[in-house]
Amino acid sequence: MSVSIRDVAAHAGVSRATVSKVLNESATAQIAASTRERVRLAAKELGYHPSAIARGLTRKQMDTVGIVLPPALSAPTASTFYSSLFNGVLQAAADLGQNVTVFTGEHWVDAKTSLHRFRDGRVDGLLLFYQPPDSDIISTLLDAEVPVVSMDDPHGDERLSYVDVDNIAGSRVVTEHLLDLGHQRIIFLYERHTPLHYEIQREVGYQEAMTARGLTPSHGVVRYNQEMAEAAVKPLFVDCPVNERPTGVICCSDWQAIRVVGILKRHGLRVPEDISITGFNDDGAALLTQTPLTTLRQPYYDLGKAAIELLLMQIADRTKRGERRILPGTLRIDGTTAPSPQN
Amino acid sequence: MSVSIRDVAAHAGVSRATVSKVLNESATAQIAASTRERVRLAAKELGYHPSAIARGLTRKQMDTVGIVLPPALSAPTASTFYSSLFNGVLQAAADLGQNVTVFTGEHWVDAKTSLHRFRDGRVDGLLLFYQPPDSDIISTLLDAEVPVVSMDDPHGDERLSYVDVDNIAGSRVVTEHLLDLGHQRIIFLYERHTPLHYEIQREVGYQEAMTARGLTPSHGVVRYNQEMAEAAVKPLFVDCPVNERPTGVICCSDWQAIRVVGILKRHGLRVPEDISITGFNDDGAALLTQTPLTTLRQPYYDLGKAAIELLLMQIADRTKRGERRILPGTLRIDGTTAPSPQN
DNA sequence: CTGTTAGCGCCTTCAG
DNA sequence: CTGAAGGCGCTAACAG
Repeated sequence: MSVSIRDVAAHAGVSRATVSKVLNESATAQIAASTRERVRLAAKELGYHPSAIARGLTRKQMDTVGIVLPPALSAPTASTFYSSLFNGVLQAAADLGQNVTVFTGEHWVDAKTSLHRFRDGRVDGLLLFYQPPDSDIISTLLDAEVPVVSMDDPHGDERLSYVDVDNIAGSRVVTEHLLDLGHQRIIFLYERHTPLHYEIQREVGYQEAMTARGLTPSHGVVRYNQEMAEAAVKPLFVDCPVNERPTGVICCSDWQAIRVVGILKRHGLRVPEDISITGFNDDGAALLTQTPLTTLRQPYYDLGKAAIELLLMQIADRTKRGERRILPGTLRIDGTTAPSPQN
Repeated sequence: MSVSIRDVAAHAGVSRATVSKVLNESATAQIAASTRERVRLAAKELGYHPSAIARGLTRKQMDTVGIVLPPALSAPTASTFYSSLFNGVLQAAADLGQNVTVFTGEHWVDAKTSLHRFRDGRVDGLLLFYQPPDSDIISTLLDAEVPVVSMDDPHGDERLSYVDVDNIAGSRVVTEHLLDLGHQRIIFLYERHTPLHYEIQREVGYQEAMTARGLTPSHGVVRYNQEMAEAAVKPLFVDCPVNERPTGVICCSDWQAIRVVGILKRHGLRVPEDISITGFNDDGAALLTQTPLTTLRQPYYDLGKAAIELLLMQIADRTKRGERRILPGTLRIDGTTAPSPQN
C-alpha cells in the first residue's frame, strides 16, 4: 500500500538506517555522495514520504504546537482581534517549521478529565490564547509540566511564560500623539467595569503620558453593547458643557472606538474635527466603517514568533519557563485624530 | 518517565493486550468484570493515558482532520465569515471526537513539494476552505486519493465532496422577504466583476423570486474598497430619479451591506425608510454598526458537522466521494428592511 | 562510510 | 477469558 522506508532501502540497495540518515540530512553521520544520490532517487521514484507518526513515536516529538482558543471565540467582538493574532501565529509557526493543532476552551472541562487531551503526544507544547481567569487550566498545565506559553499577560503564575504587546508604552505613545496635537482634556475609556489586566496597563500608559505634562487623567467605561454604550457615551460627551467636554478619547480596542465614533456622530459631533479618537489593536475591524481609525497596531506575527520560540525553548529544556517577551506596538495615524479644536 | 501500557499491565498483574482491550472497550473480546476493574484502577492510580502517536501508528488513523484555510485569510473582510465557519467546524469536530490541525493556503506551494505535508499521517483527511480557483490543490489531492471535502461549492471536479449553504434558496427567501414588504424595484449587488460561483447562485435565487412575481431583475457591482464602493453606489441610488431608484437591495455579504448602508446614509438616504437592504452570512460583522442587519444566517455548525461526516465516511471508504450536502440558511429579519415607501 | 540491533507504545491476530 | 507474539515505520546507538 503506502511506501515505507524499507521499500526505499530495498530499492536503493542500502539499509533502512542509511535511508533515514540521508533523508534527515543527519549531521552526525557522513554518507557517500553516491549512495546519497541513490537513496534520494529511490525515494523520489517510489514517491516516498516519511510517516510523521512513526517519526514522532521514536523521536518523542511531533514538531507541533497546540493553540488553545478562548472559550467564547465565537463572540464577534473578539473575532477580528483573535483572527489577526491567530494568523500571526500560523504564519510564524510555518516559518519555524511547526505544525499547529487547535483546541477550544470548551475542551477544558476540568483538570482531571481534560488534561490528557493536551498530553497524549500530539503536541509538544501549548499556546494559550486568553483563558477565563477562573479556569484552573493554567495552574494544572504548569503542575503537569506541560510546556506552555500564554499569548496575553496572564498577570498570575510566575512560572508561566508569556508574550504580549507593550500595553503601557503603546498607550503612552497613543496618548502622546493626542497631546502633541494640542489636546488637553483626554479621557481614557475602559470596556468593562472590572477591567482586565491589559486594560489597566493601558490606562497606566495613558496616565503616565498625562501626568508627565501636568494634566489630570480621567476615565469612563463604555461597554460593547449598543444601549449600554449609548447610555455611557451621552453623559460624557453630549450632556456636558463644551468647555468641559473631552477633545480626545483613548479607547481600549478598535471595536470600542468604532462604536464611540458612531454614537458621537449620531449626536452631531464631528470626528476628528470636534473630538479625536484612537483605537487599540489595529485588527481590521475599522475597515468596515467609513472612518479610518488612528490606532496602535499589535505586532501579530512577531508575537506569534516570540511565543513559539519561547515554547520551543521550553520544550528543549523544561526548566526554561517563566520567560516573557514584551513587544512594541506601532502607532498608525489615520483619520480619527486631528489637532485639538481649542488651538 | 511517562507511564506506558506495560506499567499498567504490570501494576494490574495482566498482559498489555488485556489492558488495551479493557481501555478500548473492545467489543470483540470479553473481559471478566473483576480484571476489568483491576485494570481501570491501575490505570487511574498510575495516571495512565495512552499515547495518541503510538495508537495512531498501529491503527493508521489519528482521528484528526486538517483544515486548509484560504491563503488570504488575513483579509479582514474575510475574517468574520471564516471565523464563524471555523468556529462551527471546531465545535462539530469536538462533538464528533475529531482533533483539528490547521494549514494555511500558503502551505501549498505546488503539487510536488507540498503534497506530502498533507499525507504524512497526521491527518486522516482534509477540509478545504475556499481555495483560489487557479490552484491545483484540489485536483492534486483527489489524484492522490487523499480524503477531502470542500466547505464551498467548488463548481469543479465531480469527484470532490462538498457542503454548502443553499445559496439559491437562501437568496430567494431574502428576495421574497423584500417582495412581501411591497418592494418592486429590487437590485442585486455583486461583489466582484468576475463573480464567484456562490455569487452567481445567489443572483439566481434572486432572479427566480423576481420573475416569479413578474418583475425584472437587475444587478450592479459594489466592491469592498471604500472609493470603489462609493463610485458604484452613487450612480445606482443617488444620481437617479426617485421613481427609478431601487427601494430594495440584496447584498452578497454582510460586509457589503454594511458598506452600502454607510454610503447611502451619508448621502442622506434613510435605511430602512427609503431603502431596504439585506446582507448574507450573518457573520457578526454587523454588530459593529448601529444598524441591525436583516440577513441570511448560514448554519455554521451544521455545515461543519456535515463536512466532517462526509469526510469520515470517505476515510472509512475511499470510494465514497463526490457527495454533497446543501443546507438551508435562516432568514434573520432585523432593522434594515421595512415596507416599501411606495406603499 | 554503512549496516545491525533495539526499541518507541500500542493493537491485533491467534493460541491456550 | 487472557496471554504471547509480531509488527506498525522510524531513529539512535553502536559496531564494523
